[in-house]
Amino acid sequence: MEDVALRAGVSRPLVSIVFRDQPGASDETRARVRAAAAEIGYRPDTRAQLLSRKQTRLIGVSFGVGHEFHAELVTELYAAAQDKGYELVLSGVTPDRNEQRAAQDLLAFRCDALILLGPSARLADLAAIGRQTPTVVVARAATAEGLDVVRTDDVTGAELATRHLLELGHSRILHVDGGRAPGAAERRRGYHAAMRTAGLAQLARIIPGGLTEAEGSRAARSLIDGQYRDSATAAFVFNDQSAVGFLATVRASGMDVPRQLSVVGYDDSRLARASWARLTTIGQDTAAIARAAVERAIARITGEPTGKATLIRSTLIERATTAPPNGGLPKAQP
Amino acid sequence: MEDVALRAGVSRPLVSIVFRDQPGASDETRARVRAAAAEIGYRPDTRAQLLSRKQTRLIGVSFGVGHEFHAELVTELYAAAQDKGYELVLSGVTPDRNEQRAAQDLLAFRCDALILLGPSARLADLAAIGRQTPTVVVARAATAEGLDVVRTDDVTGAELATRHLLELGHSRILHVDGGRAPGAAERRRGYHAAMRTAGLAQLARIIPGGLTEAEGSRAARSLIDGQYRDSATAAFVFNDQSAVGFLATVRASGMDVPRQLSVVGYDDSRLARASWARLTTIGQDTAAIARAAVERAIARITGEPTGKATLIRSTLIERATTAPPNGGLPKAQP
DNA sequence: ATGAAAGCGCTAACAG
DNA sequence: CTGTTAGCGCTTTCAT
Repeated sequence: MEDVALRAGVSRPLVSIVFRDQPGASDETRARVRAAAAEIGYRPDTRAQLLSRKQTRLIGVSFGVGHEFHAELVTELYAAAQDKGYELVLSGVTPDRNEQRAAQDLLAFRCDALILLGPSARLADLAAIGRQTPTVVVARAATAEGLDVVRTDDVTGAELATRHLLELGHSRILHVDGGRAPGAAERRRGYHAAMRTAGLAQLARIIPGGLTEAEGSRAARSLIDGQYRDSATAAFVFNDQSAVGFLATVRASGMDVPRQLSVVGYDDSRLARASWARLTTIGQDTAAIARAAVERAIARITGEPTGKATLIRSTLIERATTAPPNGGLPKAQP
Repeated sequence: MEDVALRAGVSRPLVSIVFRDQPGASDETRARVRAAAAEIGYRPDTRAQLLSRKQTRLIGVSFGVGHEFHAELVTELYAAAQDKGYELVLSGVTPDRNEQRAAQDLLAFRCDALILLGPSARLADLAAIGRQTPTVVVARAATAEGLDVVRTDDVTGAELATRHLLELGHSRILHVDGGRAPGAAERRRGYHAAMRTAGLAQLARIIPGGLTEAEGSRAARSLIDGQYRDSATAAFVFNDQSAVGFLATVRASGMDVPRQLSVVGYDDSRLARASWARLTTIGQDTAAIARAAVERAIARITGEPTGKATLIRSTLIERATTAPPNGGLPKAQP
């Protein structure tokens, strides 16, 4: 840095100012400094910057390595953080490296705030982290002092899915549920709410499901063999994975999707997007989640009150597994 | 740190020694120091450690966010680095954050070495990075001074796949290739080599393919409609994605896999593992790749010569899409 | 805009 | 094992 200053004929602090894009230097000077730095290949030392700044302007992010949804969030978090002038430090969770470890590493970097993606640690452990530094928990409900939460609203997501089917003209709509999985209760609630609003409460039927393909497939079997076989014209399935199993079994039985049966999944996972599935599904707005998480984190850094929960609305993604009942036209038959 | 020293009744450097697990303190002292630290909630400040150490003991890793194979490598890299006493710093590549940026961030942290996963930057740019710090390129061929390379051996991988089919008793084995994709030429070579070794060079047939499901599907169509329909009993497909498209189309045409046609993919991706595919495939030994990458990186840090390339052998992963021809027993029919 | 000076929290090299 | 003395490369404050 000294060398750059010398070469550019300025003082050392000035170089610092230029590299931080702070006011206090003329454009002409900035250019000279940058040029001098480029000549000798100078790059600011992050370690020293972090140490000397009182705020690191770092947001630590812990995520599950290989977790697809987390990967999408990380992508959006990078963008959101950059917009706000923050850097991200990533800390991965793997079988050999638990969440506790991941979070400790982040704390040791003295990040200004932490964003924990879908942590599965005990609430008490999360709260302990929240006591040390501003932290926002994403994609998990976690009510505790010191913790902010950003997650999607499963109730309205399920309503959205159900309403989509209603609007297509369906009335005999099943829900293959997620059993005791996180979010399953909320989705059941949303489904019921939508049916009730449509005045179809008495047609609501829930088939026990789960989160796996096998469970979706089993639900399909029970539908095919059971009493609803000919009455149901649409199904809203707990998640994409289960929906794919459901779909495969329904189709194998000779039913045509979507002509005879419409299917909606949940998550907009890669499975849903795949060309062989093209599943209509409910997508979590990862960009909105990421933005909200970064905003909450920064709000906390700036001293705003804690304990807020942000619910992000989901969106319907219409693909090829939903259509009006019997291939008719939507709303063309009142 | 001062406070910890006071509380434990020792000097400040001693605290440093204890926390770095260095020789020079009695077990009794260590315990006292740790206890004192725990009491006041002291955690070493990574920023300061990095700045004051002459070697950061940091390995920077750039990876594609959302890239499944990279995620597996990262998992193994964490383990490998820990074994060697190094920490990892992750830097993700996203649509908004290119490789150059990712690498620069790592350099700014003054990592002792860089590991770049499947970089797609121009060779010149990679070489420029290699000139600044020890760097090893993973999963890409890149010959340049200053760059080490760790990647799998596509030739022997393809041989492995082909030989597996040969050993099952197949002789009319097709290869659906990857066109101009990276590694495609090597895999063709391996396929031909295995056929030649088996004395079946004149039965070798290559069908133009690609890397996508659509291309695999198209290749299947041309097989079904074409002259090989009844003669081929097995196919080795360029990658899993293409193989899944191939598989779907072959099955849709009424052929039974694996009874009438065996199929081998390549990559052992999630697709191959999925319960509905259970694809026999060639797996890259991610753990071995990660270990080799870390070892090369450390070797370079310690001043070993540069420019080495490490080829990792792939392994066959047998699942449900391969069987002896016509459902017969392997080798039972000489 | 400049230059001097203090300090971030630690490691490292040394004499006790 | 202890204590002292230097830095690491930057930011920050202050007076000029």
